[in-house]
Amino acid sequence: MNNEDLSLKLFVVLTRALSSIRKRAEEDIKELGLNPTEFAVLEFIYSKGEQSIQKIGQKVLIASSSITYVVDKLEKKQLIKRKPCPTDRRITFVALTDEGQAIMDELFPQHKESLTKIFEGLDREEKQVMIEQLKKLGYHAEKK
Amino acid sequence: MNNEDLSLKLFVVLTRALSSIRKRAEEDIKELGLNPTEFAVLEFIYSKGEQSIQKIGQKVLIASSSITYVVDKLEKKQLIKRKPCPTDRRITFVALTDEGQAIMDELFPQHKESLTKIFEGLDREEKQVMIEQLKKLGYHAEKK
DNA sequence: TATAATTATCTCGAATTCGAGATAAAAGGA
DNA sequence: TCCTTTTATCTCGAATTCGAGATAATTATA
Repeated sequence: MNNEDLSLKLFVVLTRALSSIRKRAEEDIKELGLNPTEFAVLEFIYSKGEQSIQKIGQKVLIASSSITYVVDKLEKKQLIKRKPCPTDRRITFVALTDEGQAIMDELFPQHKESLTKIFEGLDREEKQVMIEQLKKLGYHAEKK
Repeated sequence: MNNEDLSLKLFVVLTRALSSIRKRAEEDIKELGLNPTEFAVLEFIYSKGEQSIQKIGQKVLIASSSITYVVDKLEKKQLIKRKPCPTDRRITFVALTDEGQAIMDELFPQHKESLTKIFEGLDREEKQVMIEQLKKLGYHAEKK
């Protein structure tokens, strides 16, 4: 196979593998009535503490208008609450409620365990190599 | 880093890398007024010849109702045409029009070249190893 | 200080995807 | 053959995401 076809193939395989992995990884999340984006937002706040809406958007890689939507939904579900920033009135922080905290205490370890099972086909070293290569790729694709 | 955190990290890196790669790979496609799904459908027919709507759905990994939508759009753009199957009236084939063929003759080599550039950070062997590992992962995630 | 530029969030409408269910045709079984 | 099941496509409404632009607050500049 020539180099171009190899790259095309890698792209296809990458796309398909991630699609399968996602499907599997999101099962627990869906059961709790959350979608992947909602979970990603909760996960970010869970690990980093309360965050501005803007930082959430950067981390979760969605447009600002979409975060507003997701945060609205999580707020309706009472898993998070908005908190105005006292020093800059443009900024809104988002924090977990007690219920949000409780759900993540339950869900996050499950999520890690699911991923561990999904990736058990690779040993530690293979994972580390793949992480490095993917980082390199991502960086390369990012900077142009 | 323990094994669970390593798996979590691999998942995050995989997600981010593919996101960056996609963004880059889809630039040419967007310029022509196509979205990634539309391109994927065209690419499939381009390489495999006319196909039933059902097979397109399997290949492109979207729900049947979504294919109907995409095929409608491509038909409106006159890039494909529907052709009823003569022997089974439930089935509809989809074929490229002359214009669709012309667009893909232009776009497909560009697409391969873009991907080649994106992946140039890895050498042939690294690509081959990654393909194998991703296949293994995808297969593992798929079968449960 | 007044004005301009930037930043953070939100509103709105459009595009895309899905799932449930409808419809029509084909295949299988009594 | 008649009835049931399966298959292929489509319709419809809901969910999610985006981009453009609005609003309000802050910061930078003349």
